[in-house]
Amino acid sequence: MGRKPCCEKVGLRRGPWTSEEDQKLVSHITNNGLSCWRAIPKLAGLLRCGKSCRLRWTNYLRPDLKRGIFSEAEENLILDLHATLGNRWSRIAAQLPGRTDNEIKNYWNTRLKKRLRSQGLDPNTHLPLEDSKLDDTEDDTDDEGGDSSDVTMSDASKSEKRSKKKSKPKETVKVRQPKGPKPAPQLKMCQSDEGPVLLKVPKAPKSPISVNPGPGCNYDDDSEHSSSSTVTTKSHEDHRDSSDFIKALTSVSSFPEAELWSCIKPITNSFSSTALLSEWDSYRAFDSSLFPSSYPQLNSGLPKLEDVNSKSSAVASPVQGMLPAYNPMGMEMQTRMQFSSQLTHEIGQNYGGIFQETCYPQPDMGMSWSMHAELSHCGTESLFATPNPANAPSNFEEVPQPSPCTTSQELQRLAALLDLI
DNA sequence: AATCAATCCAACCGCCCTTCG
DNA sequence: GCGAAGGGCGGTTGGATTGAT
Repeated sequence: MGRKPCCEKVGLRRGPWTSEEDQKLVSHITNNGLSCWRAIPKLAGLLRCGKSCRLRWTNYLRPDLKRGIFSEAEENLILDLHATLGNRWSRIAAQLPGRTDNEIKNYWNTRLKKRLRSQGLDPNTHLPLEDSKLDDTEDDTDDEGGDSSDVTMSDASKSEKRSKKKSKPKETVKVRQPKGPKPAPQLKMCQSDEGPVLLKVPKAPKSPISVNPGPGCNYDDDSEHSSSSTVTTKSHEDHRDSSDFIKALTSVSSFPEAELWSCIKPITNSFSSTALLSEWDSYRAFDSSLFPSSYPQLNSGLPKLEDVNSKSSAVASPVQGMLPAYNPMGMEMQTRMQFSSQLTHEIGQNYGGIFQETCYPQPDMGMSWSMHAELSHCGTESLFATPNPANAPSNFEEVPQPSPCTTSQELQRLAALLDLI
């Protein structure tokens, strides 16, 4: 109310950011860290207001952003959280590592609201819609709450837009199949000789999220998967040791073996070699089935996905209310979590801000899937491009920890706690 | 091929809360 | 205690993209 704008707007750029602007901002923040947002544009040589810089950074340039299509598990988590938290997007986002409140909000408005309506549920209350409302599945009803929304939408363009929509007879409108979000360029911070640079992360051959990899899923009739994992291996009761784990990892990445050793060795020492090898086999089984093109040279020696699935299904989840976790070969769940967490944390810290722990409970898929998906999605080759510990961005200390909430009751409990604070 | 409508999502707006002098 | 500044947050906009006709 009568407050001065956050900055002098005269002469400042607005609208979409250019890649040069992105570079300047990223490079400044990488070198100097986050300080006063108002000062940043000047220091970074940008003709933007501080607020615009902050938004650009938090919603788009931050190295820990996940981007890409929301998984079904994420969708469900958003729905659960929204049921208890309402439109508190930032709180919801806090439970979804790598996602921003803006992203979730957009996703909610464009997809999830409709999904709820199509299920006959009120997006606000998550309760069944009354019959009268049920008939009206049009999007225009998103003014639910009724009369209030128009108060803020005073401008003519909006109502014009709306009347345009309404003027079209319902029957003639063909609903476009929702597609995945626009594949925004995935930018990650890397170090070059000249300093930090923004690199486009190569797209994964296929989004892992479009496939349900959970233990409950059935791959048997899925030719897409079976085609790539036709090679059977004997199981791994054999004489391999943890060095095989390292070799296997090295074989599909540009990660130098020596570097890998120094990074991972301390962790591997704490785990049995059988556990490590099982872990690695399970990665390969899933990854090769989803991204066969990434594994042309590895078709011999891959474990069978069916084997992995059959064994994983027997493992009970350690979290009440969750489905059995994907936990191939019976590695004890806590051990597995500990291993994954340590491994990704270690790599992230030593090798730049690309590899990150995004492991969190996923009711449909078990604990560790998302971490694996992240690995695949970034493209293994790009993960270890700059193995220079000295260049690791300082902000990579913020490795997200597994979220503590999974079930509806837990979510409600969390919401209640948040409200108390 | 051109046009129109639907959809997506980055960016913006403005209010609110917190911090600090 | 007060006011200003900074930052966070939820709601909204509008250009770009996509699909249908």
